[in-house]
Amino acid sequence: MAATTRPTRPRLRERYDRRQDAVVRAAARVFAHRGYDQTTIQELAASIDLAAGGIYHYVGSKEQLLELICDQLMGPLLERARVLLAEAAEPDAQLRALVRLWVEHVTEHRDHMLVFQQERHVIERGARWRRIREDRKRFEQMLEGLIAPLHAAGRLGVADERLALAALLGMVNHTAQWYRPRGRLSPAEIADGYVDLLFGAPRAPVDP
Amino acid sequence: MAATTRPTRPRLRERYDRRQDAVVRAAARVFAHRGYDQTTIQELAASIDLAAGGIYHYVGSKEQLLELICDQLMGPLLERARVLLAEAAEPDAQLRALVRLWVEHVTEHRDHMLVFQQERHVIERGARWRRIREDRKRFEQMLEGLIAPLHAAGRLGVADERLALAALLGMVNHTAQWYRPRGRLSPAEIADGYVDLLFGAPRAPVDP
DNA sequence: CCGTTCTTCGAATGGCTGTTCTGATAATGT
DNA sequence: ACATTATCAGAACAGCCATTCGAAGAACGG
Repeated sequence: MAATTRPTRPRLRERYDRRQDAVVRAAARVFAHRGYDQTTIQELAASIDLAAGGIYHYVGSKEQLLELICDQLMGPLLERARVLLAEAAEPDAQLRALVRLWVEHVTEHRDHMLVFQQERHVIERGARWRRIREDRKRFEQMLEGLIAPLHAAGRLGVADERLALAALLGMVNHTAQWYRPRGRLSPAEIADGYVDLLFGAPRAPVDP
Repeated sequence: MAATTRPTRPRLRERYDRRQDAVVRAAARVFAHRGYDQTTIQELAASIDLAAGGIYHYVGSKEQLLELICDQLMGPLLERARVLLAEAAEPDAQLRALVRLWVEHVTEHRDHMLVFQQERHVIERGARWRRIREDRKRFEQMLEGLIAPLHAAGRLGVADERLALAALLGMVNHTAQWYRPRGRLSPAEIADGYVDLLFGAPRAPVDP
């Protein structure tokens, strides 16, 4: 139960926070590649030029590390999404904007996403992870809120509203597993592609 | 390197095979819930009324258990898919049938799927898993082979062919994470929903 | 420059868990 | 019923790894 005491002096606290962020980010990278359980604290520490014990100055436990990774992932996403939804706009435009934001976030936090998905069985159970589950829930509700009116207006390419949501979640989350930074498609193009699918955008006519 | 010697006597071999299958299936169930690394062989053994050591009569190692889970998942899927593709039919009908088959398989092997996804980082690297990676590759190529002509005919709801494939993979694989046996939608309905999205099926007109 | 607060190392520890091994019991086929 | 093969429990082992701790060195504030 190491308290990982934070510095009080302003100069040092700043450094400490930056360092902690780096530790968490490094953890995300290593966990994504080697897996959470199979990564030893020693490996992790080595990857950031620390001795094993040094990690515990910034983090209370390995499990808390996982928690911080989830926070680094969900916190900014929810924040950005809230800002976007606060602006007034048509649901279809907002949905497109939100999916763009989302895909950009996923591609910028691939490691975090991969860890988040791999450790689903941990996050899904236990009181400790309630907050993170709620974050995810809130985000899904934002999507739901945009999809509902579109469904009511018959604008979706699929009959079932909830299936549309599930499909969207699947497409975007899966992006973390194939996206590569210098790939053919930009995150925005990918996002637009997903939204096009959702809208059942009628493609070019079939007959010559 | 326990050889997990199989019985030679026919009566016993049959029982052995059935038992091994049960062990693997039980492993899939427990791994899906508790996670591969966090599940001890003892827990697993207990869940099937065996002592820890007894497992090793049927399986050489914990890692091989993972391998067998992947085989139980991919083997039948590829087999069924091959049969389906052998029949002559239009690409759109075949794609629809293949996605149905696939979604049914995913929903019937939810645990296997969840383990497969959770342990992605293991399966992705190392010579030992090459065969399994190839199986997955082959399946994706089947999908690709059906999507290509549809894309050429302008039948897809999205401009990019590869994005369509990625989207489909994401949707279907994600199904394992929310599907519940007595849910509102049947696997076939879910599959049709996905295909509708892919085809950008024009929904009911917007205006009243 | 001093006292104080941070940071980091390196070693020790304590528990856990995959795997092996042995012997006993049960099933088989003849 | 007998010889042989299968099945399995239970204990023991061996290695690993998260975490703790104390001391040494570095950075700060005045």
